[in-house]
Amino acid sequence: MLNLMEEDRHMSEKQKRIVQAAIELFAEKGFAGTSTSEIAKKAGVAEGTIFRHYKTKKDLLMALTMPTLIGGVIPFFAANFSEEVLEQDYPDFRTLVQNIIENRYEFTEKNGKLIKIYFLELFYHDELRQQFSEIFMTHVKGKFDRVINYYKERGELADMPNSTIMRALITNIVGFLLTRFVVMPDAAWDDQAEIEYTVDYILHGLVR
Amino acid sequence: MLNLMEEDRHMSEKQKRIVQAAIELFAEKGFAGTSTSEIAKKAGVAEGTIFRHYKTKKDLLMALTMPTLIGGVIPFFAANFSEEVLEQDYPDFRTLVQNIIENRYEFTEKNGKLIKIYFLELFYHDELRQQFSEIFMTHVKGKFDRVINYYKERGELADMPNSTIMRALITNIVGFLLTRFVVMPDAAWDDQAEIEYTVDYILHGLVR
Amino acid sequence: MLNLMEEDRHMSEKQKRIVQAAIELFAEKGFAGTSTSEIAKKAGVAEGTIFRHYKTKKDLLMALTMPTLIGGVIPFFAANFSEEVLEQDYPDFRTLVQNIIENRYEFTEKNGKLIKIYFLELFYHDELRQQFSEIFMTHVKGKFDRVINYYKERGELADMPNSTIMRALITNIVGFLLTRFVVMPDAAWDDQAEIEYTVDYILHGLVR
Amino acid sequence: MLNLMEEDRHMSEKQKRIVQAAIELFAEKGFAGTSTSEIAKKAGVAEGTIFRHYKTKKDLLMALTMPTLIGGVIPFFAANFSEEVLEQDYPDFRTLVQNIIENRYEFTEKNGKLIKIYFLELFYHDELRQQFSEIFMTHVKGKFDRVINYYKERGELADMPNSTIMRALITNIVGFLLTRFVVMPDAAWDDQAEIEYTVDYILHGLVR
DNA sequence: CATGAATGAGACTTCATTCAT
DNA sequence: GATGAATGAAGTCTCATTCAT
Repeated sequence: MLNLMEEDRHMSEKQKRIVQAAIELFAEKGFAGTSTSEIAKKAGVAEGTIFRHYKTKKDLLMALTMPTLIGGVIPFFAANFSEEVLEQDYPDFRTLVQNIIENRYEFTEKNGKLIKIYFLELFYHDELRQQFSEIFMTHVKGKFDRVINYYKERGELADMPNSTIMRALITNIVGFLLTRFVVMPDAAWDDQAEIEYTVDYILHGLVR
Repeated sequence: MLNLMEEDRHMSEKQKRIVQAAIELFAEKGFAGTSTSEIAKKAGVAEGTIFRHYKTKKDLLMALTMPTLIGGVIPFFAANFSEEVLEQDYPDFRTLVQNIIENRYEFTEKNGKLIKIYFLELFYHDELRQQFSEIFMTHVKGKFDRVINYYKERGELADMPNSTIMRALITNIVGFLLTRFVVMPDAAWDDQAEIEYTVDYILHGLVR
Repeated sequence: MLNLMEEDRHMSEKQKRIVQAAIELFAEKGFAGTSTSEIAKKAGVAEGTIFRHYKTKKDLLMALTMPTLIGGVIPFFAANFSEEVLEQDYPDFRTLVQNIIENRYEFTEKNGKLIKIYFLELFYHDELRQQFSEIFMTHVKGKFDRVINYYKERGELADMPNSTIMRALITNIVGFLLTRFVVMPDAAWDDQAEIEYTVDYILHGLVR
Repeated sequence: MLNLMEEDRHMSEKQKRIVQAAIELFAEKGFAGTSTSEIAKKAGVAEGTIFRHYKTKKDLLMALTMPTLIGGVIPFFAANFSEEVLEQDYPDFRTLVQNIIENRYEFTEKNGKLIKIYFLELFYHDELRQQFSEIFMTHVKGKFDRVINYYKERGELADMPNSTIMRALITNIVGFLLTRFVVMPDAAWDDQAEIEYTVDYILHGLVR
């Protein structure tokens, strides 16, 4: 689940270097702001080599970001949100939220640059957005709903629309991870405490 | 405060059209993904005309985004966070949060595209980030701290580090506005209710 | 004779500033390497103003260089090479050469930049070259020949073709002045001595 | 020594055509007056191809002119001005001068355009001038001085400052070659005779 | 007379992509 | 598979010149 690049094994040494260089440059300067020649230079390969592996520059972007989506968004929900798992592993909502955050924390730590790339390109490419939307709707939304309903029925959740709750959850988790790994990656973070606080105010808000 | 372009008056008709075209295109395709010839065509001017007003394409970006920062971030805090205003206008923390959201809601509604541009380019340009950081530190951070301390002393806020509270507030407000105006601007929103819910869970969390 | 700009009097203040700026910039960066906007800025006038006085950039060049040719090359020969003047004022060839050098020295000192411009543009513009050639052939060559023949008949000159003698004279005079005012204008020159030496070796060569 | 382009061998066919086209156009219209698209068209390559070989237009200029300096100025002096060579090969000053002229004559004949380009751009680019100055001072000046002193001690040379003698020599040689190959390349020259005359008046002046 | 905004052609340069080696 | 020279379209920007004010 954590390794986005299952094809790593099928990749030649050079191809791996291309992918790595592309990730670093796209994350730093954006897709449109990065030239294939830069990628080639950083990867230490000839310009032509890139196009031997990826027909176009955009193909390269897709080859990077698709697994980020597929491997980052779906698996977690797929694996964890069956009713049995909920009852067994997540006795209450807090445990669930905590688990999501910690799990996504690791994922983001490992794939920060890819996530940054994916997140930002989402704003520019309709196709990415549609793709994302589709995956979200078919693979995530339903499960999410079921989970929220599950805890609602148990009386744990406030009486808000599911969509609002979902947005709140996603906003706060993404917001935390983005701040942690993209906006201020170099600050001195006490991660364990910060996660604790974050879970806290997601559950109980800022007011006492 | 809401009008980012105070210089509008000093702008020629063509210059205004250039600015408008640039805002639309940068918002849609990103700075790096937009060409000056596209801007010129959309604005209905000769390409050279752009460079008569802005020495470089980047200058144009800066001319757009600077006021977004200056006019969008500072004024609110400057105007609203003096001690007298707090006591007089914000009897409790909820009123304050509600006011911030509503106020920034209007601002975002009016300047959505500019904010999108600014927000996204922040990830790519060190200079923008530094600029932002500086403004934030000198004009916002201190006031924010004072406000948080003010309500902490009154026993309204949870016992978390100021920085965490600040991050939570900003994350949720930005997250809400981004979702509302950038990510899903076309969805059917019941804005009044959604604001209410957002304030609610910022204050009291998702759990009951 | 020395004042190339007889029209100075008919020139408006701004026009004079344009001319002066053009001279300085053309001399420094060449005609093709100088833009009209640079000239306008240096002259402190609007770009359009230049074209009010000179239909094209090239017209401006011509307006500068023509008088340099007309006022620099012809007058000297015209005024000094009549037979009577020769007998009366130039008892021997040395006096003549010395006088030419000293006279052109002053002229070059006053009009160094214009001469540099003219000299260099000669290499690029056929028209200038033709013009020069024509003037030289009609106004100078004949007189020069007469002078050389005059001193040849008096047995003062070596038995070389007139063209060779002419070339030698021009080469050395131009070479001296170019070195003095264009190539090394900032060196510490003992001008009087250097002129003396130059005349010396033009007449008697380097060998003893 | 005569072949400025030792790298010719390392050059692709297209690169050679670029260089050749550039030389011809720069010589005809000057560096600033020549566009890269002209060069490309004349060379029969795509414009982009030029920039694959030379990062900037100026780089192209430098790539042409540097070897002209290095290969044109230094080698002659380096090879010919050791004391032994002087005694052995140049029994008197005339032989030396004659040899220099003839040698540089061949060089100029072969590289006339490059020399024209280099000579003229010297007037516009500080860097070229500095470069030239440095090379001249470190590689040429000293040797020249030694040679002049050598013949002075043998009583062959007039009692003038070395710098004056040097200037006289250079002026006359350059003046001759420039007239011959740049100013009037199409005139009917009796080269052998003209060289003879030139050596003559350099040594003995124009007067008898 | 003077201005300076506006122009569009064309400058230099970069780009993604192709293809012969 | 890998290379890198070559391409031409497209990019950013500058230019000489015009013209309404």
